[in-house]
Amino acid sequence: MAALPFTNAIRTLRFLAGEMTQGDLGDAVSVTRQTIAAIEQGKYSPSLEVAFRIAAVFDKPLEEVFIWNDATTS
Amino acid sequence: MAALPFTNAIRTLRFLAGEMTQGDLGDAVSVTRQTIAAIEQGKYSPSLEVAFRIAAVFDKPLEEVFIWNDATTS
DNA sequence: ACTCGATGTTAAAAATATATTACATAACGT
DNA sequence: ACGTTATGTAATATATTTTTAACATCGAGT
Repeated sequence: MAALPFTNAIRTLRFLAGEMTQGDLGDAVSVTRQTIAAIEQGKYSPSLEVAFRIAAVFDKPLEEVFIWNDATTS
Repeated sequence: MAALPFTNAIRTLRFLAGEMTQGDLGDAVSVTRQTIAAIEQGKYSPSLEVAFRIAAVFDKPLEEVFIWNDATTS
């Protein structure tokens, strides 16, 4: 289990992108809506490739979509 | 198979970090040296968490360690 | 010539991410 | 009240990542 050391802004970005649907994002990224839902809810760490593709859809740098927060990081 | 849509600068960063070893990097990141070797050679897409931890070791933004290059990205 | 450390590589197992299918609910428009 | 759409969620299957263990090579030192 262990909570992930990062959060994400997917929900917000979907909203800002005209209330884009989980399903639509999934299509754009080529994963299922369930995968988007799980990632959005922080249920697991996606592959770097999927993370990059999600960021690309929103035309944002990856680190604006996935926000690292670890104790050891200043 | 299918080549990954990103490259990485791990080898260079290890060199710049005083010729840090794959094994040492693995220890710092809590994965095995084989995993570092495979990621470094672009054999697969690591988990976003491992990617973040690697970047954190070098104190670099993730996107300076893993460089996205997809046709659809401007 | 020998050892040692770093790296390459591979096979098999374990762990984790993702797909598929299915059912549930809540919000919305008609 | 009804149908539709978005979302939550769960079980099982498949794919991918990561570990473990092992063996090979190469370069630097002694």
